[in-house]
Amino acid sequence: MTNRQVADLLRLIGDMLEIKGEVIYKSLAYRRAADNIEALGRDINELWREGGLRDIPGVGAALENKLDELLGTGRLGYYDKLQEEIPIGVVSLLSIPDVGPKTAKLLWEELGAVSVADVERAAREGKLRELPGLGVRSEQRILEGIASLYRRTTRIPLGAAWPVARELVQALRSRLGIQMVEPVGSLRRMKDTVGDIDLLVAYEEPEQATAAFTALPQVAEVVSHGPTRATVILHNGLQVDLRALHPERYGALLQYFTGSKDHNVALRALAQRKGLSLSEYGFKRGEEEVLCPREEDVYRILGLPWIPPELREDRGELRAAQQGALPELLQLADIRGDLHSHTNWSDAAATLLEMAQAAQGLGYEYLVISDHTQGLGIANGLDVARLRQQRAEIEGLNKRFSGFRLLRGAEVEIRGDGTLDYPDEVLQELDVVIASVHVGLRQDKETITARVVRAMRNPHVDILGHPSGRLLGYREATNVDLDSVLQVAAETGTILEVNAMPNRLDLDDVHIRRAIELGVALCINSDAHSTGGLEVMEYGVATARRGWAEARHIVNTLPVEQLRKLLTRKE
DNA sequence: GCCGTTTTCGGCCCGACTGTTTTCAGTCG
Repeated sequence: MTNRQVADLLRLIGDMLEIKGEVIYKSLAYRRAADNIEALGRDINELWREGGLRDIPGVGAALENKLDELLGTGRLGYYDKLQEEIPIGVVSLLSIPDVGPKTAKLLWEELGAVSVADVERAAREGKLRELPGLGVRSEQRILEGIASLYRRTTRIPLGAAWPVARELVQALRSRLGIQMVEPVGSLRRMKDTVGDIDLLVAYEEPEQATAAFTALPQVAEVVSHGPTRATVILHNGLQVDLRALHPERYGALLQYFTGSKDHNVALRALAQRKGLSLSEYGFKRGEEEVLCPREEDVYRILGLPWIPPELREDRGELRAAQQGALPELLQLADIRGDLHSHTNWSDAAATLLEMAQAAQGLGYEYLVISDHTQGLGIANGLDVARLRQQRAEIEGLNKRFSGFRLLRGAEVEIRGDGTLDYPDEVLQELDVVIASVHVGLRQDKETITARVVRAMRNPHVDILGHPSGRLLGYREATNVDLDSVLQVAAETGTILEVNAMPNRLDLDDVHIRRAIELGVALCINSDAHSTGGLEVMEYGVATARRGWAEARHIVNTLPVEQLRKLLTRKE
């Protein structure tokens, strides 16, 4: 079993115990252990063989025994017994926003609901409003929650799909001994969510490529399998389509399957004006075929420079390409530091030193430590006394580094009324102040916009964190009026964050582009809650590229001294 | 269920918000 699978099972048990009504700390203990196992950075099986399970924080005698059984036999009697008490379907009800353990139990015991569909049916029949503690509004809210749930299950976050695709690409490259294997479709365009995974292979014998694909160990089920294409379902439930063609047509096929559909339509129209027709097999001029082994060939024949996949949304990229005005897109290597990270001083796993070392390992010149503030009690937010203790430790660490420094920051709560969670004189002590909304997410548009704007007008606030508050596939953005926020950002010089966490990617591509138009400065941050969490930066960079961002638009491409200078400009 | 220079038992997860409440329960971060 992988660390992830073990962690998922422990979380599932945590959920079951909560529904059962066990003391909450038991569930929390399971979840804490799950988090630590996932953040382990090494194979739990190896640790188990070494007898080191107890070294994992949050694993005591009881969990050690259970993990021992689980890793040794692949089964867990305790879990099997729990399943007899709490059907797994009841746990699935927790995926509905606003349905927690109590409501899930109620729905199960009173209505026999063991699936989201059961709940939906009962809600439509008006049965939920009759249950104790629920009313018409709860019934309505649960229905809306289910609707948003259905919207989500159809798409996969980029951050979940990309590692899977990368693994498949590498497996195929090594099995076939070739390089020309690539993810295509919305995945290659780095859209924030993708519908499925599409792969492309150029191979002399396409049928051998599809055969190698369907034989991969990740494949659970072969849905269809022909000489040039195959569709499979992986063990993790994702669907993957593969197309294979002879290398002489690879460029045309790559271009075609990367899309977007709208981009391709525009491209074909351009081809027609030049007396050509363009398809997935290449160009035709009358009966004469023009093959495109490389993707650049497709664009070159149309008189265009190659257009990066992230721009291919028919949002003006063809015109820009014709005018020689394509942006020189930001690259991951341009990023010199990360302006948003958490440590075990608040709700994260790693120490200051571990985070600093991980950041240095990524080649960064600086890392901002921005733990939560006191108002976010659940995250163990820092009060002023602890903030100052942390400051002392950071200053001590900085004496040991060369060519790298930790900057002192905080992710400060924007309270319900737009005031901040630290007084100004404390904010003033910090190198970087990120202001974020975590509570009161349902405020109406006027209230929440005024609240955020008030925070941005504080001269000590450098960055507005995850501006829309969306959680991909789970929670819509808040009602905040992003247009107004962007205007105020331009006016006040507040930097807007592109939060790179795969379930956030917030700002999104569209608002990034708008921000750039308005002259709003941006930064891209991992919001890391573990050392490994720093590595999500690539998704933020990809999202910024989709928003036409160049390095000059992103403040954390600056060397540290220029950055520090920039950060004082509001004060 | 974990953990311990305050404790081997008793803390640990607090506060805002919402809806259903007329004093509170459930959810969320």
